[in-house]
Amino acid sequence: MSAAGFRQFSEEVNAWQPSLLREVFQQHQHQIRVKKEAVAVERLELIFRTALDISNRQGFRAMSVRDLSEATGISMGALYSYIDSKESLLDMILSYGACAAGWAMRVPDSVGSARERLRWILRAHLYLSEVMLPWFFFSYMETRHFSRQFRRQAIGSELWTEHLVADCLRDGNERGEFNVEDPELTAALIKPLLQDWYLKRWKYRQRDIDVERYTSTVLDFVEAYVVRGAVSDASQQHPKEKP
Amino acid sequence: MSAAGFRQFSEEVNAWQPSLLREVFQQHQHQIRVKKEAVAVERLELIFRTALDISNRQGFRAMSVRDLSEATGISMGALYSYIDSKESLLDMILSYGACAAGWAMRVPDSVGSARERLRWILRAHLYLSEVMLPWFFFSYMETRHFSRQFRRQAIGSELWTEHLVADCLRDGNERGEFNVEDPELTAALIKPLLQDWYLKRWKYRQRDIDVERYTSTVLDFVEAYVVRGAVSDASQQHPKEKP
DNA sequence: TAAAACCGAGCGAGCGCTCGCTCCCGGAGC
DNA sequence: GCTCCGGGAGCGAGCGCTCGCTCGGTTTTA
Repeated sequence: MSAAGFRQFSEEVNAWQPSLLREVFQQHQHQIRVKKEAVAVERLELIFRTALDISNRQGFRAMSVRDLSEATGISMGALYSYIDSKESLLDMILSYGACAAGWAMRVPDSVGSARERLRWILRAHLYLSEVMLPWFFFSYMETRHFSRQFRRQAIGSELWTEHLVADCLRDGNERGEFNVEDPELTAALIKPLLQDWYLKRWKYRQRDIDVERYTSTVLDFVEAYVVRGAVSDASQQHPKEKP
Repeated sequence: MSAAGFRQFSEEVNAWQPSLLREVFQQHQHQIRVKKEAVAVERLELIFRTALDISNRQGFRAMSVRDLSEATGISMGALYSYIDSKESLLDMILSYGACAAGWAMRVPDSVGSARERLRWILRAHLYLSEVMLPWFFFSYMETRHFSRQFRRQAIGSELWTEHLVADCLRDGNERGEFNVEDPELTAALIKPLLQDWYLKRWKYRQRDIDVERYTSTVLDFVEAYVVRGAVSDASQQHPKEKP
């Protein structure tokens, strides 16, 4: 997955959507009574999209299954042949997003300098959250209501991204590209900058700021701090100071 | 309100708590059937604290009034002589926090340089959110479920803090202390750094990072970006380069 | 024409809220 | 000093309603 321009990124993700849905269908086949994959995949997409839409306005618990039935145009009975409980709907929605995230965030090890890798990670995260905004918002806002196991999972993936960034910062320190006193804490501070993009979307839309503008501002903001006083803060010209 | 040390800040706020509760009681007297102020204030404090605790785990809508009754030890009937509906409880909780915030965030105009004023604002915000963590968390997470009027209010106060910061950045630009290309967008990026402190508290507690450590790291992070390439980036030694 | 998909009235549980009642306490009457 | 009593505070079973979910019957598909 490249992260060059947002348009290209977006198209690549959308091209993968159908196969993601098929994977979710197969993973949860034991709790779906509908047999035909083609029918199920189409309906699941509608159900997930609608459920995310309602949940993000009212909250998942406040969304009644009747609401979902009316909004999708699928009767109560039919709905319950795609899910076997409201909780399993949550489960499916979460694994749908997790599949997508896991697929899109595979960092290519071809990326050279720490600075470039940091850029790659932050850009991929922001672009992905732009494409799958409803899912990211949902996942952030509903985590605290999950059962223990789902909550563990969500916390795990939160920390996983942070470790990715922290490792990158430590690597940059060693190469002399960065000068970060506490990589863990710095990574923890970078995370909310990524998350604000999907949490306060109304604010940025209101100000006509698009994802590429936001991304480049965040990169400037972060880099101003991490390269401050580094051995070499022009790492792009001298990618390796140490062997 | 000074913002020197957290301990002192915390004590000042706590000393004000009782009079804040009395103000809330008087403001909402028409929907509280209990007459005696002393009784009401004591009970309201218990009710608010418990309601915030349950809501922050389950969500306000998912908190049943029976849950609240059991957790406080106040019977259903008695509870409904302190509130006249679940919605009015929300109303009271919100004005309780708004009173406290409005009181604590009055910026003293004695503060000199833009850099010092920026520090004051960020520090006051972080310290206040530390003292009133449950309220800030609640207010952030529940905003989207509010009725139109409450939501407007919440969005307004979100933007108010941002304007405070943006004004400060513009002022710093004029004085040559800062070099910020887009003060509005930068202020928008600073906000989530303040909010992460009360939104992801578990993360920082787990890593033994206290509010003063967090505050100073955020200040470093922000200042590295805003003073980058300023006319005078050592404004503390030379507070005024321009007349 | 059998299988697959769809339908929606109906179930018990739990919701926000009410109301008829009891408990408790301070001061008036003797 | 004791009795009595009015009203503020507290109580919890029960109301009308909506929730998640089911099931027997109907329509569509291949």
